[in-house]
Amino acid sequence: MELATLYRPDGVEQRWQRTWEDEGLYHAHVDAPGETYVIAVPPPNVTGALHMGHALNGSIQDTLIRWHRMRGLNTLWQPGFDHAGIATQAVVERELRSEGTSRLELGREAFVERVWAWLHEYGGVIMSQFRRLGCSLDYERERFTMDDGYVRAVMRFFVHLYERGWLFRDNRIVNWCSDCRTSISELEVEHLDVDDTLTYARYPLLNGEGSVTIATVRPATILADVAVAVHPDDERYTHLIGKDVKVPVVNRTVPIVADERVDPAFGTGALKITPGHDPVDFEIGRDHQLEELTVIDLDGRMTGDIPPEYEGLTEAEAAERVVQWLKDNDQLEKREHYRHAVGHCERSGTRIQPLVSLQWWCDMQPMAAAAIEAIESGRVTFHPPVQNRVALDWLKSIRPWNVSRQLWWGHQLPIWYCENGHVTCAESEPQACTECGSTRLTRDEDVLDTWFSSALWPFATLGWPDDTPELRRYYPGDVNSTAREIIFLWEARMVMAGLELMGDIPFADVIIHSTVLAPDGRRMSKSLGTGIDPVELIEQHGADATRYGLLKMSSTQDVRFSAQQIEEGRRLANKLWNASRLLLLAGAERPDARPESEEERWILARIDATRAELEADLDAFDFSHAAERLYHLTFDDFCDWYLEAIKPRLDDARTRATAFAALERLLKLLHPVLPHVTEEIWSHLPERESRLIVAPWPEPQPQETNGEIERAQTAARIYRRSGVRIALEGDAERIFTAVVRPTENGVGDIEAERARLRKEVERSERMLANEKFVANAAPEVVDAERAKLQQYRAELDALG
RNA sequence: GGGCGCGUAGCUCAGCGGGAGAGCACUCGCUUCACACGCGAGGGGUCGCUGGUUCGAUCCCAGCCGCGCCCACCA
Repeated sequence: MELATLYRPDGVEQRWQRTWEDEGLYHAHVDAPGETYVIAVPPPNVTGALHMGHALNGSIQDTLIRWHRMRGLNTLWQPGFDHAGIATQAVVERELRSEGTSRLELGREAFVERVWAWLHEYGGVIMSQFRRLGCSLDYERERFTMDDGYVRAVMRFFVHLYERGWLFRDNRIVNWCSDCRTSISELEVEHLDVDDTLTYARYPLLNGEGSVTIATVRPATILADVAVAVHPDDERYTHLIGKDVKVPVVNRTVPIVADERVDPAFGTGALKITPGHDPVDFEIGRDHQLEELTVIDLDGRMTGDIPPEYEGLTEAEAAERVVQWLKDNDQLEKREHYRHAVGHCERSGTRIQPLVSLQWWCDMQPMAAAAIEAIESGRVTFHPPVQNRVALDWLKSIRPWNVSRQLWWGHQLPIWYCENGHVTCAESEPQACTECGSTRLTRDEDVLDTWFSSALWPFATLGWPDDTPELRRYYPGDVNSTAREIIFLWEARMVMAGLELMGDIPFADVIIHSTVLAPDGRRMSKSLGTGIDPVELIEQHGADATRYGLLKMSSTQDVRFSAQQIEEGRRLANKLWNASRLLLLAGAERPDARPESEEERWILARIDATRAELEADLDAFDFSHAAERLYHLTFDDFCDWYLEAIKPRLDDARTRATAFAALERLLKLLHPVLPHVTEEIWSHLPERESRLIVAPWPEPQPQETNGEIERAQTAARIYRRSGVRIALEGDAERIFTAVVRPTENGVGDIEAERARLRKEVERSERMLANEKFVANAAPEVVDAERAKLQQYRAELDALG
């Protein structure tokens, strides 16, 4: 038998990945019997490549999927892509720019065609990277949020919401990104601290009795001021409420109004009101019926009803000019440094321009109420549990969602306008306006927020809105696993959409996994140069080692990447490989779990105990402890103790038969985490009935009830710690001897062990002599302490 | 500004009310016929600081010091 002493995953892994897929073992059969187990993969951006988050999440999901598949469940892991509106459009636009053209030059239709062409050539590489990680996704079922069926689902959802009366069109303040040239939702805005200058400007009272000073960080917006607001209880200003002031530069006469949203403690306590360019001002403006003037256009240039010398300036240039004007006219009180948080587009990093714009919005409150109920009742549970509250807090303060985007790549709104200003909403192009019958209809130019379609992922991928066998069989699913930043963008919205359209939750459990940070604790990012490519890890150490390492690192909080954990996985795979070599080189034997010797009973019991613990870990989504458990089972129990014990008797066929039975079970337990090396070893075992990937998960074994194994284990622990043997008899003694192989001269330092035990006895006696302890501590704690004391005394006696 | 979380061995992290743990790194010894990606032995920690609750605190509470994240309309 040619088995190299060093396990080399490269080549082996790819071979099994092809085999599993070619043999259809990843495929979920909708007609097959059994309970179902379903996970829909978070659809990666179609233009994206595998990063550490994907790799961790892929490892988590595949571990669960493989485990349940082995348990015999009808298991579906649904793959697919997200069209990622803004990101994808940006990639193609960049390419057009480098060719000296633009999407505007191409026109909408040609541009969209161009995106498709780009995707066919370069898109979707990440799915082959998932394959390389060993992810057993049902690749035949790959879906895309832009394929025909999915588009129908999106249209149906939109029309449904429209008919519910939850969609409306309105001029409101939006977060405008002048780089992406679209509005974005508040979830796509990140607040960054920025060094700014606070400008204090005097607005003269119309009656000539002095002035009011306001403070602003955006002097250019003075040109769009329509009022000055003060707090109604602010005694410095109450006498001025209702009076008029003159706005600098534009010389507009505007009123002083009272509003409780003004903070008297900030600046001068007087706030200039610019409804066209500030969210708070917008609300105040609406309540006071103020005009909404716009002086900055979609490109960030000055526009509108402004002095001609400002036309076309950038905001910064205009600000400079305004400040100069204030200085020249003695209305500049002071300027001071000011650091504060400012919204930026998380995609482009551009400072957000708040501006009033006509957009489609969705009132989320009705759907949020249903989602809140689902989470509060425990029908949907987040892990770790602290995330339940995070999700609930957001849902309970939910605001209307700006769903329209000023892009071309995406799902165009199913909204048509007639020349009379009527709106028709329909899944496909209507013949005529539903209100006036006009046939001169124009479709809304905008597309939907990418996350609008993502919300449908758990059921649109199964064929909704059609009534398909898949939809009936695989909805609702079981688990969804994702990163923290996706909780609001995606998880909450899937729950809302599932309840609204399917009448049921999309999954019962949501795993929020760690963010893997760079080794120095910073975020992994391309621009910082802190990113680590998981594909390189796979090439270097193997997919198994990478999966193991990532799971071992994972936690309920953020973790720093450490290569040590990956190397630990590699060592585990190598150890397992060599342990298997030992048995295979001794002679393959048909596995037979009829233990004759004590060490055989012992290892089978150990494996079964680990099986139970491992199941508990996986049920609790505790992948780190699951990995650790597998490591110790393999290294300590199977290799160091069991194999060393039976090594001298490997020429005996019965010994080997039981060893292969133990190895078989060990491989099964390891397979969900280390699928490749286990399947490779499995293929060398005699008389395989199936691939390991679909082999049945080990059944619980009958419990050893007489405690011999446990007693032997305790003795072994003491022996290994101190080199001291405690007295045993019968089977316990035989198991101990077989497993530990105590050496004749390895008696250890008996005096030291005695001293240690005496100290323990003293400590224990002191505790039990303490009346308050015996009176106040829980009875079982006191009993346990008494048992310990007895144990220590027995051990001490055993030493003579 | 509000909320959440974290500071445990040199490193990455478990443990979270009754004897300080793992892996790596380090030291020493092993070219033992599965594996030197190995085997055996060992050193190393006032569990961030200060108080409090408790018979007992790494674990609970408060404050402080450091670090991180999320939310947020003080211009």
